[in-house]
Parts: sequence; structure tokens; C-alpha cells
Amino acid sequence: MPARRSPRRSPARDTREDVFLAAAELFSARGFDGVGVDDIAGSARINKAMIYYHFEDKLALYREVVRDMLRAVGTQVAEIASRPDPADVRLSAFIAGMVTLADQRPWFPPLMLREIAEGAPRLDPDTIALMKTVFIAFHRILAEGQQAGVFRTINPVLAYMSIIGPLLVNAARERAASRPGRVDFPMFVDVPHPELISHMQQAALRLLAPEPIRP
Amino acid sequence: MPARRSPRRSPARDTREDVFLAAAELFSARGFDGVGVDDIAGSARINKAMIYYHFEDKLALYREVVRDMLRAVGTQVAEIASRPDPADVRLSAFIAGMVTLADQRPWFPPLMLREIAEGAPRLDPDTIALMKTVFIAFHRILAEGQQAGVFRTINPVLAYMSIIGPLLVNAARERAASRPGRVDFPMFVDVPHPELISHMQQAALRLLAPEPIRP
DNA sequence: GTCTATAAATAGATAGAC
DNA sequence: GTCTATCTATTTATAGAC
Repeated sequence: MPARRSPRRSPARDTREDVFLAAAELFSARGFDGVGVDDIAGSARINKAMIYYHFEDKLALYREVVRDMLRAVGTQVAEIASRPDPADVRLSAFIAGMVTLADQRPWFPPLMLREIAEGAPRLDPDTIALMKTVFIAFHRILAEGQQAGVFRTINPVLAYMSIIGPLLVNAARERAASRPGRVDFPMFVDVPHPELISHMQQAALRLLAPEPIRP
Repeated sequence: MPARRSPRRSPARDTREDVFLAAAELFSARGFDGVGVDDIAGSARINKAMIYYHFEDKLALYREVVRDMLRAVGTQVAEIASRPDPADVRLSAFIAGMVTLADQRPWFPPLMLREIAEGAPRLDPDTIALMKTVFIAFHRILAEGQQAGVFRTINPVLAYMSIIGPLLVNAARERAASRPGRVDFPMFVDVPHPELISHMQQAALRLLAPEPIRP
């Protein structure tokens, strides 16, 4: 997922990629401070020194994980927002797209949740700018839907939170519950993705529907 | 907020309480691993050794913060769920109650978000049981509302996520944004609490309203 | 109850051989 | 590109004086 750069790669194994994936997985599960460089090395089954060969330091590695994730989310979502479809169709695609992204990069929801909760203290301005991209894409769909009269007037930030919040929390929760050794909650059952998607799409349309609503 | 236990307290200052509050604040902002015992001592303006005098160790202190928070949320929410009011009224009270709780214990939303994202790996079974309490209270309101015909049929876990998710994410986001040195996002504006509450109440009612809806 | 000093373990990072 | 060995700083935790 991160851009390759080095001269030649052995066909069997790409160390840099292995490190990246192990780091993404671990940072997602335990946070930046909860993961040691040794943990990453162990999980990637390479030597610790290799991490410093491929990345500047622990922080740079973390930033690359987050940047990769935000770039993927940002471009996908911007593409959806600029489709010629009506706003409500694009909104549904936005939601389905987020679920798909969380499938391709399972570390995305917990990582994003942490960054939100902490106010992204470790991210560089470029990466912060990527975060804005996602909101901007959503905002565009919302505004155009309002102009077209398919959506009601609403605080964009609250609308955004109301859609992104459940998606992130649910994905993170599911992921945490699936890790071995978890106590099983009544609350920790898996929801099939198609059901999740249609639930969230319906929830979003109900949230934004102008005055009297029919589902 | 934590139960007092020691013999006599100096009228000027309660060390244990100071430690507790500093710890809650810091754990919330930076997570368990992101906070050193020295940080807590410094922030509470006491000596590090005092922390070990009042608490068994760092983990025990963390657990007490989480337990206190969940006890407060659990009892409040259980009380609301057992009121004689109609289900939709109780649901609105549930939402307002969550916002109020986040006001009284500002460390609650980020801490809760982390615990969800990580699958609560550090919590003891008793504390996990407290977590369930909140969901159970919500579930009761939902089920009784469905029986009374004011709510539609819906997956309870998804409904829970759709309400709790935005509340937690929004509160955490706002809190993080308010800390000094934060880059200001367009997305990081403060939403006044009354607006937040009425938005979430409306969103919940729209989500749960049976077939055709009027706001 | 409160502090100083310090032990013991861990974590980030690098030098240098291969 | 990959590994071993190691240096340094940090961090949890405690012993013991006051």
C-alpha cells in the first residue's frame, strides 16, 4: 500500500511492506505509545534494525501509515462526491465506500478514532490537510443536496459526525471484538456488512430528509 | 469523584482526588501508554511516590478512573430507562444525559472511545460488566418503545452505535480541539450543547420512527 | 502523609560485521 | 539488505528518611 521506492524487490517478500502492514495493524490495535519497535519487528518477522533501514524512526513510520490511510479515504471519497449522480445517491455511495475502505484497510477505523480523540497531535500539516479532504467531500454532497431540495438544512459538522461516528465506532468495535481473548459482549456481535451499509444509508436519509419523511 | 477512604482529609487539598483527576485528564488525552506516572505526579503537583501510596500501581489507577466513569454512566442511564415516561421521552433523556455526563466528566468520551477501539484489554470483568449496563439500559428503552409502537423494528446494536457513536466522537473531537496548540480545522468548531442535544434527539427519533415520519 | 534517591526493566536508536 | 550487539534515555516501582 505505501509507494515503493527501493531498487529491486525480492519476489518472495517485501520487507518494507511487511513492516508497514505490521505497524498499521499494531498501531491500530494499541496506539502509537502502546507499540514498541520490537513488537513491530517481531510481528513482521524481521529484525528491528530493518525498521530503521526502511524508515527514519518510529514516528515517521506511524505517519506513513496514517498518511496512506487518509490518502486512500480522501481520494475515494472525493471521487464519489464529484460523480454526476443526485446527492442522495452519492451519499449512499459515500457510506458504502467508507465500509469498503475499512475492509481494505482494517486498521483505518481505530486509527482514525484515536486521531480524532487526541486531536491528531502527531500528524504533520500535510496529513492534517488530508483529513480535511474527507469532510470537504461530504460537505459538498450535503450542500448540493440541500440546493437540490433533497436534503434539509442542518449543521454540516453534526451531520458529518452522525454518519462518520457510527461507522467508525462500529468498525472499531467489531475489529476489537474479533481479536482473540476478548470477552464476548452481548454488544459485541458481528453485524454483516450489507446490513450495516443499508442501515447507515437509511439512517442518513432519514436524518437528512426534508420535513415529512417517507422511508 | 472516587469514593474516599482514608482517615482524615486536610481541608485545603485532597491528594488522592488530585491524583485521580490528573490521571483521568491525562489518560483521556493520551491513553494509558501515552502517560507516565511522572506526568500524572507533575500534573497533580505532588510527588510520584504519593501515587503509589494511594494506588496500587499505574494500572489500578487507570482502572479506577474507568470504573468511576462507567459507574456514573451506568447508574444515570439505568435510572432514566426505568422512568415511567413513554419510550421516546426516555430516549431523549438518555441522549441529554450522555451529554451532561460528558460535561461532568470531560475525560469520559475519549476514554470510552479508546476502550471500544481496543476491546477493553485492560479492564477487569467487573468493569466490563458495567459497560454492558449502558447498552442494556438503552436496549430496554428501545424494546419498550417497539412494543408500544413508537419505534420501528431495528437491530439494537446498530441503533445503539448510531446514537452513542456521534455523541462520543463529537465530544472527543470537541475536547481535543479545545486543547491548546491544536490546528484549527473547519471541522473543529465548537457546537453549543443545546444544539448538539436537540440534533441528536431529532436524529434518534428520525432513526427510530415507524414507517412514514413527521419531525 | 510526603519526599529523595535509586533500583530494575524496557524502549528507541545506532554501529558495524556480514 | 540483513543481523548482532550495545548504548542511552526513559519509565515503573520501591526503600527508607523525615
